[in-house]
Amino acid sequence: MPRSFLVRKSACSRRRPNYSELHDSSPEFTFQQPYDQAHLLAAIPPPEVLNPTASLPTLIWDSLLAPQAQPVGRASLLAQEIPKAVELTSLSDEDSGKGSQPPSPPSPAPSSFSSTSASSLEAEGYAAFSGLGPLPGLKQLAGLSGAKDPQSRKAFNCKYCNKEYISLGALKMHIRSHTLPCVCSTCGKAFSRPWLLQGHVRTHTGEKPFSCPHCSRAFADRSNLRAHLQTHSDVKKYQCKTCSRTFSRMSLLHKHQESGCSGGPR
DNA sequence: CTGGGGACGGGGCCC
DNA sequence: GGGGCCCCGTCCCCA
Repeated sequence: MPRSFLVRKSACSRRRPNYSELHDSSPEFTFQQPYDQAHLLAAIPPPEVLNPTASLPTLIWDSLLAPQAQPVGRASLLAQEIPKAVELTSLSDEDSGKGSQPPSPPSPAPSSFSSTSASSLEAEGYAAFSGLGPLPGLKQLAGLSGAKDPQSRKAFNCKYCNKEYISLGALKMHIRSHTLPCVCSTCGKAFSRPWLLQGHVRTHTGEKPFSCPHCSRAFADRSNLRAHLQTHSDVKKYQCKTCSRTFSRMSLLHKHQESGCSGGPR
């Protein structure tokens, strides 16, 4: 399940999740209320007209080769992440049983940590373990000691989900998906990266900077515009190998195949 | 059931 | 090395 921290949302919580009680620590990024429009607008590109030719691929992907979504691998991996993240962050806001809230950001790391990147990385997630002992224990959790050994050439392991990364930067980026330092000041929802928060804030402001060059529709999310552009194309991106029918989204193709392709075009 | 939109996440690339 | 951005992809909901 790629949406790492997504648990089925109720219809109500989908629009107005209550994260207000989650954050007792200062997040790295917040958007003030009312929305920091000046900053947002400065960061958001002007209405964009995408290159139609580039956005309307005529090539039909082989449904078997296309998007190596690795749904099984990623899903199973992330399925492992969820309980750990919840456990580590002592999520308490489980009202209504939706459980869709992201884990609470950790409290600020102890100031006594060294300033090396590895140590700060450890510090970043360290506070998730309340009352933990000294750092060495954490090193074991994060597998960082092995990474510093040129001979063993070990990967950097995430202490939350044990996922391996070959570079420290990649691991740090990944850990943000656990600590979720970017918090929406409106609804309290937390995100791993500032631009994800930016996109989320658009759901509050209603801003839709991505316009379809073929119709009047506009979107807050570029990916959604890309998916929309498929609807303007006669030949869709994803093709069923059995019946040659094409679909605008892989998920639709999957549904089609799972529901039992009849073998002939509809 | 199908198609489409909304929201969002992760990895990779570039500066 | 870090941040911004892009691309790809998924899940959920609704018409």
